[in-house]
Amino acid sequence: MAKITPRSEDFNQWYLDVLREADMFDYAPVRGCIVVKPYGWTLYENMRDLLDRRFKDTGHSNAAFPLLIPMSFLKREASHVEGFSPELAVVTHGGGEELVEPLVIRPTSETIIEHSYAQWIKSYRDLPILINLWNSVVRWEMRTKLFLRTMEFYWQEGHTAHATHEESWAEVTQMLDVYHTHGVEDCAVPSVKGRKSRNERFAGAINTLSVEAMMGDKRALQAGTSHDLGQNFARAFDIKFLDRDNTEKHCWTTSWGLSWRFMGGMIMIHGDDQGLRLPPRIAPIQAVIVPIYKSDDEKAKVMEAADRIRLTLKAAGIKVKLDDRDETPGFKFNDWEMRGVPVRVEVGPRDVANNSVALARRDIPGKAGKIFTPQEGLADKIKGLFDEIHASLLRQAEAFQKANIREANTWEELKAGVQEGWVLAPLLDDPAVDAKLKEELQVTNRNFPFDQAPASGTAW
RNA sequence: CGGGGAAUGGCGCAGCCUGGUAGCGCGCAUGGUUUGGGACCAUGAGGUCCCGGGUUCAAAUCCCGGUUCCCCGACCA
Repeated sequence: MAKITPRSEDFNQWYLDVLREADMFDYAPVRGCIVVKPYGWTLYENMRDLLDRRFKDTGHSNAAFPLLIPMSFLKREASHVEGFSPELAVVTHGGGEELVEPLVIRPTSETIIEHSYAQWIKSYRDLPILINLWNSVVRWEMRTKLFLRTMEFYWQEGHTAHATHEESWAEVTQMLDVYHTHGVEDCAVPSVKGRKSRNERFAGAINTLSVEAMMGDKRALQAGTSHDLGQNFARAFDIKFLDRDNTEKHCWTTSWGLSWRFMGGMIMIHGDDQGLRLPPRIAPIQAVIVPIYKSDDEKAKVMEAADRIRLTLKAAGIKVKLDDRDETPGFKFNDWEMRGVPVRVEVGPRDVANNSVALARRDIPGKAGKIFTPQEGLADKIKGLFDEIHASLLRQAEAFQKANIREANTWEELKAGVQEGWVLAPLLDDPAVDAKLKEELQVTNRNFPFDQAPASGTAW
């Protein structure tokens, strides 16, 4: 009867099974592209909305830019086009005729948005510009994986322009903090903030920061990147402003992004052998009510109480669902656990008689997670549980991450450590070191954590 | 893009080697009995066997080409 492969047996298969059983997606007829079904999209929307609020809180506004970008735009920034050209989808025909200039489907929007910035910005009074885009982009990936690497993926990309490097750098670090906080407070996902090696920098950036999260198979997942573009794009697109001192200067720009990959990572971090375990603040359904009855008479009474409870919880702002399907309670318990609903509310004849309910926490399996409680004050009780479940998921993820990070000070220690999980090591920021890591150990330098002392020797 | 595996009803699979009426479990529909941890009985519906070509009296099965998925590598958010 097991529909989900145990994580320990085959983590990749487990991930596929969970997404399928939770009814999150469907395959599309085009390679590397997926259909996201309502349960999956609602989860994405919830994560998006919370992140969007954080963008608004830090002064950003949303806007929309074209899907199609003139090929020549990509070419203006040399390393940018070099980095992206292998994965571009190019439109060569339109209206039945070959285009004079091919259009690329955006792999990211730096070029087209900075083209506009050049026209909008004349004076230091026009700065800063703080814009975010929620859209999808296409990158011609050779090897795809559900949500973690799809050819078309949904994400947000922030693009800002500033008068000074101090300001733009402050933006870059601020947005990295936003990603980190979003992970911790909204998604119960801890991550390590740091700087990418020069080898791993975004094409065209002078510096790239990232937050890295550890998934259940101990692999790393980039949970947000923030790029300091310096004046590279400003020069390429001629974004100049007249400063207070009446001299013309190039802007300092930034970009930062987070894709639905993070949703896949969140699933891999929290899920267990029963299926999804969703943090309450992002769960499409936060609480599900399962009615329990035998006779029609019981059913009438139970359903009346269950619906009353549903309305109470809904009025309190809880995303609640009453499962009135004609299935056995046991079936429903397993079904909703598979789909990761944080709290289950059981209402049976005994509860009707006692004005009580039984609550079950998704993060604590079996009877240990059951709580018998009065119907009075239920909404507050459940909201309190949400906070506890969030904290518990975060604690578990933090403990897992901590338990799987080794420290290494020699190549031998590093070599042994990477077999176990992550390794904190004093690496030099040298492309030769990155290459050596890949060739000899088949690992990558995820980032240089901010709280790590810089490497001094040349042992690497 | 290189190497390996796979595609048969909504899901998971058998059948293919050795060509001959397309099967199983779950799910779905209807009726009945059930219901505090994945219920049971009965009846029934549902399939271009991934697509296109070829061989053959006859192709899910053999041959050629293509598409998609999964795994391993190179690349990437």
